[in-house]
Amino acid sequence: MRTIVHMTADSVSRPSRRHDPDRRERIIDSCLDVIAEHGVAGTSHRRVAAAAGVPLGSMTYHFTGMDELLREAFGRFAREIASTFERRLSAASSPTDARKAVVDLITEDVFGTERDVVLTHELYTLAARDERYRELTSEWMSRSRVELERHFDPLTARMLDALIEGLTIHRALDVVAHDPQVAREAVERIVGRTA
Amino acid sequence: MRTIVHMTADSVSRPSRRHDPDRRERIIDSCLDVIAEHGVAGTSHRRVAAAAGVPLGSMTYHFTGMDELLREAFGRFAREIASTFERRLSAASSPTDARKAVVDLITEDVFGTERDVVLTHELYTLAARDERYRELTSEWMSRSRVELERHFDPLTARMLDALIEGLTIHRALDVVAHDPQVAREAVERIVGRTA
Amino acid sequence: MRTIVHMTADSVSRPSRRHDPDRRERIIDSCLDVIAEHGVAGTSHRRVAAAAGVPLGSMTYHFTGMDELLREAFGRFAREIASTFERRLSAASSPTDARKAVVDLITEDVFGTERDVVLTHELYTLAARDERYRELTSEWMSRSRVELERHFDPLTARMLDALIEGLTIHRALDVVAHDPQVAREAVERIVGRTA
Amino acid sequence: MRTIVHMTADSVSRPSRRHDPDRRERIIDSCLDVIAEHGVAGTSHRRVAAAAGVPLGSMTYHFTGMDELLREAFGRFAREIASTFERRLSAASSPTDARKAVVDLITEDVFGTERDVVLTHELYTLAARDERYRELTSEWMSRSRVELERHFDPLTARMLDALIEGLTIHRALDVVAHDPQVAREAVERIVGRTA
DNA sequence: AATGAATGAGACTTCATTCAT
DNA sequence: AATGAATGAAGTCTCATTCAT
Repeated sequence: MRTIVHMTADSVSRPSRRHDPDRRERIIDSCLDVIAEHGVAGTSHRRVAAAAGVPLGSMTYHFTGMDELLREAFGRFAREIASTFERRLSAASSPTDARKAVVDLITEDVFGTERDVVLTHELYTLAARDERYRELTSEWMSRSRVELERHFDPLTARMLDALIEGLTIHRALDVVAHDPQVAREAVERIVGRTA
Repeated sequence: MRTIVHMTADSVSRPSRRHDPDRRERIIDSCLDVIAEHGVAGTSHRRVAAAAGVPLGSMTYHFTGMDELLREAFGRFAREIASTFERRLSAASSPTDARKAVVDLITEDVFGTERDVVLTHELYTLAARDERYRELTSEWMSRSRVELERHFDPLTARMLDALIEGLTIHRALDVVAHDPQVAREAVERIVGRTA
Repeated sequence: MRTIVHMTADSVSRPSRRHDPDRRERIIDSCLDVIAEHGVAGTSHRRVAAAAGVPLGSMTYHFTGMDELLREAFGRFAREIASTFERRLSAASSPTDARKAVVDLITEDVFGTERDVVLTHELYTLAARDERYRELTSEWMSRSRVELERHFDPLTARMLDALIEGLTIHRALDVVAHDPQVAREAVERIVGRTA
Repeated sequence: MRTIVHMTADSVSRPSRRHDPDRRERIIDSCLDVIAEHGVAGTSHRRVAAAAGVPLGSMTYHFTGMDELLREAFGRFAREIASTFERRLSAASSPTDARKAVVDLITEDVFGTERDVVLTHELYTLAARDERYRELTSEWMSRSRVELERHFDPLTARMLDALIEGLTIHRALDVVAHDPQVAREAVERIVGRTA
């Protein structure tokens, strides 16, 4: 039943995939792609396997079940987003830079792509129901706050963190455009005009 | 949750449902229950039918398909939550009352129950991907802002709205407890100490 | 994908099976056939569906799961065998007839066919592990004893019942032939030569 | 049940199994455990490997396939039970002792444990369908009879053997308790009151 | 000699939807 | 108007076995 493609003798004549060391990683990446496109609700072993180019049986060989796969995928996602956040903020070297970085995060790249928006909400939805996913969101938020605290006092950091969350979500879930001026002014008020 | 309608004596024994005008409404309510418990991913005609106590065939009779049902259910949900929000804010008669109302919304009852948290995120997730659901969230946010603008200027209203969103989400998705003092102080800063 | 066999206009042109009232019964019968051929271990929805000529989805529509199907199938089997037993014994009108009937049961038709031997052991195996199946075997044994007690005193009835069991099993599970004389003599000794 | 073999100091940390001469035996033992718990139907290479604490690949290395493993396992089981039988009977030194031994076998320890009951029926079920397993049961029965013939004439031995079989099975598969008096009286009648 | 990785087949089950009544 | 029966598609998962190392 296996399709053998005949080519010159010792070339890659079989589509066999024996020994494929990064397969597990590839599946996780593909899983995020599938979630972004079809939602957790529409994510199935079949679809992920097809996206990753691996046989269906590979899914449950590498992962206990759908749940383990989802958790690993969202774990990776959360860590990646948090890293972007850190990168952006750690580049700031003055209080003024830091403020600007926060505004930019809100108006530009917290959610670099629509993909990130979608994945974030998928994760939040899981976290709202399941404590195990809440560990991921919790750690993510914690990393954001730590980074903010390098530039602001803890109380202010918390407020900024919430503000970033609220403004980006509203930007994403509203059908009307949002004025970047709102973000700038809000940060000013939270941080204090002269801080 | 299952309501048995008792009728004239000799019909009691049959669970027949001739003339059941609220059936459609009951299905929608049950649909929200099912979503809250199993997520959109786990919501099926079968489960909703069972929860509503109606035959499976009733589902596709009253609704074109799953999607119509979901949209009606989330429409109802969004309107209900927005009404709670309005009720809480419209009770405020002074600027001081209004601030306090905002703080209370954050620390107490924006998400009265875990059910509301879950349903909200389920809706956000759909909205992040699908414009039709974005109409629901957009209208919801619009109503919130209109209400806030009865007490605050438009710019401040927008900021407060985002702040409410961000703080409630972080409260819900964090594993550590959140200090209500953060909300109070943040509102102070956004609104201005003497406003 | 549905194969449409074109015939004269209004004849049975579709292999459709809408409205098939005895389907459930047919599945149960086919299930016993499959068990007889492949064992409980080799009995799957697929195989039973194929044997009954119904689509796979029909299996879990008519039965909660494999277990319900197995239990119904073995229930029917046990009742049928018990009826054969009763028929044979109730035909006896004298003590001598009754003895002969018991001997005949052992040497001829307790297990009319190899199919019955196989099915009996499959059932015993389930019963040995699962109380729910033990209810079936228990009732079966009870019916046998009741019938024997129409001809013999209760103690003797019990002994004969066990004797029938032991001799038929050994006949079935031995590779050498069994002499009918053993059964005759054993019944004599249990019942008493002159009873 | 999992035996960890500790070796020289620096190998303790690795669960490696270089030179593990009893592995094959251990697998067979574990196989019986798995059958007792999950039935032949639920016995898989995976489960047996897990129970024996050996890698999955070990299964098909040591055994041609499931069937070879099953046959070896049941062979061992049948021989063990037959040995118990022999031990019990060979201890009898007088006709009276022998009778008592038979009664004891029925009422006490033919099936010392529920495990034995289950395994016996699993084997009988295979034997009913497959001649190769019938060789095992046949030899087992033969050994029993040989042992009985050391105390009783061949015809009586056969009857006793069947009686033991029937009474123990009925005891195991009935939901009501069985009176030991039945066994005693039955043995009396088969052997003869004064023999 | 021994095994971790891999996979295609097939297990059970749930599902949205269709259809005859 | 309403629904019980039915079904093909697809879901997750387990499995025996193969193969490269």
